[in-house]
Amino acid sequence: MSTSVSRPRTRKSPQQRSAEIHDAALAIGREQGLSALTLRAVAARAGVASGLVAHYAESMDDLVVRTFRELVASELDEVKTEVTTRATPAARLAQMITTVLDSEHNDITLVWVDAWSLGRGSAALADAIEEQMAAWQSFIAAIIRDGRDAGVFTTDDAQAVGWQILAMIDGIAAHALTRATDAAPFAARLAAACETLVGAAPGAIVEQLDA
Amino acid sequence: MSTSVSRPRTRKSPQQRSAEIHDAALAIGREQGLSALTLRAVAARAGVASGLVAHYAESMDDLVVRTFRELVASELDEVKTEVTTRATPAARLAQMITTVLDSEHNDITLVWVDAWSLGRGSAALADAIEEQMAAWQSFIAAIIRDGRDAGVFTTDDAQAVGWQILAMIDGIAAHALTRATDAAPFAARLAAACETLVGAAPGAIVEQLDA
DNA sequence: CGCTCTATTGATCGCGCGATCAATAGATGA
DNA sequence: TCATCTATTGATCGCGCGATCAATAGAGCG
Repeated sequence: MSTSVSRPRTRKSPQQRSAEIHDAALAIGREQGLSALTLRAVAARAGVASGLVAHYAESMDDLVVRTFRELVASELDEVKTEVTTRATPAARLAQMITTVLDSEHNDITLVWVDAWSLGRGSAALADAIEEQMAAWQSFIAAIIRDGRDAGVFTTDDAQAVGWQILAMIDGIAAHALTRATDAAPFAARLAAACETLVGAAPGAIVEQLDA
Repeated sequence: MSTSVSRPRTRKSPQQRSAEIHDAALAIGREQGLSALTLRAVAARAGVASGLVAHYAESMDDLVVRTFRELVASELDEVKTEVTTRATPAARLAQMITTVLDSEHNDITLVWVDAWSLGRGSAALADAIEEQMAAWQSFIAAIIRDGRDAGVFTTDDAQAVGWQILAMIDGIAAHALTRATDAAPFAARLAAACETLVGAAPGAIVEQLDA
């Protein structure tokens, strides 16, 4: 039979091959969610035999966890970069809201939604989820504390308000993903709700939204 | 070999057997989420051969969708019953918040989270999700319209605010499930945020929380 | 009592999954 | 040029999934 010639082998350094497989996993995770991260799918994406993926990954569970961590942590980094361009705590919250509710963030929301579901079957993934959620929470809480120190926010529980705002953001993002709608129209109302939660003057955050 | 005697057959009316299988699916869905709803798991729970489940269900996809619809719709019914005991729109919103953030609602949140993830691979499930989300949204929006008609709420977009409040609730519930924490402490702040969104006087909803 | 009808069983198929491993090919250095 | 080393392949295993179906057992009727 003339079917399926053997794939020509390309020998690369372990570091480079490992990086390629890593990148393939990132691409699949971002485009199709964590539930699409299978041994064979990653192998196909990297243009490599399935055994090679297994060789470079400790286990698929481990690869999923690493991919989740990297996707989510790098998104938080991007948001931080975006946010620190703004001068005041109110403007930083406004910037965070618009950035995170942008339609380009649907893909990362898909990662989160899959993680919430898969995390119930993987202790390692559950740990990574808690860790990354905590990173987001402390980022938000730090902005709130800045605002309180500057006298523009009055809440006395930045920690709890941070968790609450994060939960609201995640809910809105999950809805936008599920209903295939744009989350941006929710930004103004979310900003108003945040003003209430952090104890800012009405309009303090809303007015910073499109600046 | 003396292993595994054949299961004694119990012959029941198609309606009764169908109901038993249906109930087994509901129980598994509620306890372990939609992702645990497999042909064999439902059969084991119902104490029945796997083939019988396949015989009474059009397909597993269909059984998952039906189970999702029933679990979620009956929860909405319960919440409605609970909420209509309260006289004013503000009290009804407060009641909805406390009911839905109760720790007993973690199981239904698990159903939702699995649905969001699985819905991306099943058009039928995606339809059911949209439909049930819309049912929740119109329930909330109706309360908001009542409040506006009564002159206690001032928002001019009950539809959008309904979606927004629902999204916030779902986010908080998903966080509580994922982080294995109690959602109840979020109730007061969520109520305050809702006052802002619907345009109620400060405290109007918060003060109704534990009444 | 015996016959018919049908609810029920469990073996079976094909598939995709993660994981394993003997065989192999290509780069590298002597 | 040739031997060595190791990165890479793809077949293979065991598992659980949804689905299918011939065989069967039990209830109910004449």
